[in-house]
Amino acid sequence: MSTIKDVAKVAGVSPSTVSRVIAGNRRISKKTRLRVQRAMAELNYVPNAIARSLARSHTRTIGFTISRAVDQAFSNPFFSEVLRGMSSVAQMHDYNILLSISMDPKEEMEKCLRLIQERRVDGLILSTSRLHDPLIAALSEDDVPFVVMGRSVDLPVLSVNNDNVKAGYHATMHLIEQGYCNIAFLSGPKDLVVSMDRFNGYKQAMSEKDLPLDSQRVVFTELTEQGGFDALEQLKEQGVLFDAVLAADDLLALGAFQFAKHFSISVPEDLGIVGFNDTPVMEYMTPSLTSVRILSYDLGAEVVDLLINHLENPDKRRAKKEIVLPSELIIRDSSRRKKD
Amino acid sequence: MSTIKDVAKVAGVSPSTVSRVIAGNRRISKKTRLRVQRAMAELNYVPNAIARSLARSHTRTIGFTISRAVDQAFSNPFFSEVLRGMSSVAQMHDYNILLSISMDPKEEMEKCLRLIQERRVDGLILSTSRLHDPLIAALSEDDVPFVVMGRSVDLPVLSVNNDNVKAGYHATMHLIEQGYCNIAFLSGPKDLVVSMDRFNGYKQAMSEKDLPLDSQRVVFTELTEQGGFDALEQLKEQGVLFDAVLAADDLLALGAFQFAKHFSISVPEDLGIVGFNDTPVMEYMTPSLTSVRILSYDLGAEVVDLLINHLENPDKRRAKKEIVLPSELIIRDSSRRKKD
DNA sequence: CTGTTAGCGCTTTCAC
DNA sequence: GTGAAAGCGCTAACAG
Repeated sequence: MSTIKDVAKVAGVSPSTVSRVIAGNRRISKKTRLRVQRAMAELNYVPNAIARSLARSHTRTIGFTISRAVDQAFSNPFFSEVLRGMSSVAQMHDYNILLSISMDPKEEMEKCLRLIQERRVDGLILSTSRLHDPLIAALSEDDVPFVVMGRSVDLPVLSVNNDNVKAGYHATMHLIEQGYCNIAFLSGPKDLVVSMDRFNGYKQAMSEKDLPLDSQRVVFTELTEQGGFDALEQLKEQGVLFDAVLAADDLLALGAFQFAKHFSISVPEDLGIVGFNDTPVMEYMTPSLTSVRILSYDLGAEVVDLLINHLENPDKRRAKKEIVLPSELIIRDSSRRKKD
Repeated sequence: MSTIKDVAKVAGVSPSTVSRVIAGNRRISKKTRLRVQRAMAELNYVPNAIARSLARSHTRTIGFTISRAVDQAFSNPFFSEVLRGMSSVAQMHDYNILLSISMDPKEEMEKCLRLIQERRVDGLILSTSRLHDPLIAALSEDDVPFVVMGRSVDLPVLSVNNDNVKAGYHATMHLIEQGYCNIAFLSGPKDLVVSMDRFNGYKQAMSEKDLPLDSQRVVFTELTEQGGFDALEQLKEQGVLFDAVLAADDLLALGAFQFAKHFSISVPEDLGIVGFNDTPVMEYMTPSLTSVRILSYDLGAEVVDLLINHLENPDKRRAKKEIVLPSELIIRDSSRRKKD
């Protein structure tokens, strides 16, 4: 593996000159530039990114963190798409992505802080935001460059999010229009911003249509199929009536499907179901699942675009920015009671 | 951000002494060790990983590469699980994971070589292996530490794989035992090792049961639901008969489901379907999908374990090793013709 | 046990 | 336009 010195020697110039042509420095004679480039080619020279990072004190890599317990969602294709989007624009800007998966928020915090303190990454992307998120607080405090996928309610931060409340609103409206009126809301943990946003959309639609907002029909549970099933079963046992469920995640919707199957309730006639994320396979269930489609790829793309922009323009760093991406309700059989 | 010199100054020792206590060097007096540790704590010191990497010439990060066009599979939860497994053991050994997603094999090769040449990673993990894989050839040639998820047919390399041929064999046997005899084999690209291995398992079972191996019933197509559908539709148009489909991927099996639905063929009565990967939701389809369960998490865990082991034991580097993980056929309704 | 001295490979003033 | 020299923060002989 040849170094910059080797190249310099072969080209008959000093290392600094080589460094300059690598950096694309303007004021360097065409002649020497050519000689240096020839030498680099000849030696098959590739600059050592680590040495470079040390000298320039940045790494051109960004950390992506997700904590699993919360994001059961990780097991769904949503994240793969996000990663693709991230990777694609990272590559355009010649950045790398370091992955950090944690089992819980505490571990996540430690790992993130460590990545930053060890200077392994220039900035971070957070995949989940909580209501009073300690990680966000810590990163803000320390002036770490980061952007959150989702949004922060407490602090002004860079973020890119989907229009969750609007989506929740439309999904609920759709159910109401289909003639459902006892709509249950099934959601993941209450402390996730995304849960609350979708919930707020739901509430908005309900009250707009003068439907009662019975807190008994609202349940925050674990983000799994089982969690969804159990929650609905419990409602049933408590004698709470509902003719539709808006699930804040497809996994939960799956639980609703199981619930319906188990108790021989027919979907969509006696139970309408709408999910979130539009997980690919859901299209092929019988009945097919109505779900809110998220632009996962774009979410990933935007989030790194924003971060890199922030990293490379230290000047306008104070301009906090929130990008909101549209989503789309994909109406399928699980909620189509009226034949049009 | 404080450096090792700052710590040295505060502790009243030389930088090398500090370096030694960081490294956990044995021969250092308890007294100075304590003083240094106190100083580190006081200054909130965290060693700069980049400087460290430069000095020691390794980074403690490993690159994971996947090329998307081939691995449509990426959009399924399989990879999320693999990532979790990888992440988990990487963390145990204090390694980081750099993600590299490419659109095609050519790009993948370039990115991998670059990561290595730039010395950003100590080693690589490949997620897909082809029959005559140029990437594997290049990495072997250059003596790059790497392990493949899957296996290499040409070159002796470190790898961890599932027992694909055994799995293909059992899945086929199962279909035969259920009374199907015209079993079609539906697979992804022919140049993937995984496709051929599963195919070989299929062939083995067919010949063992003296069933004709009609090449018309074997089709290699794109690894998508649509690919599966189209392939079967074409068979039908060509008048090729089949009463079961062994799909080398759940996505393909999904295509088979669609095919059955579209032509009103009843599953499993008139068409048995078996998939590969046991994608979580498949359990909830109607009928539920029989599928080969892969130990994705373990696959990820083993693969980085092997790589790290290799990286840290340069002595026994020549001992090429192939780890094979068991898989399990999860029998569900899509292939259960006989009621037991 | 601990300090001194060279680097690791590249960038970046500061001269000329 | 180009080179010399210092330095990024840490490690690793080599002494003592």
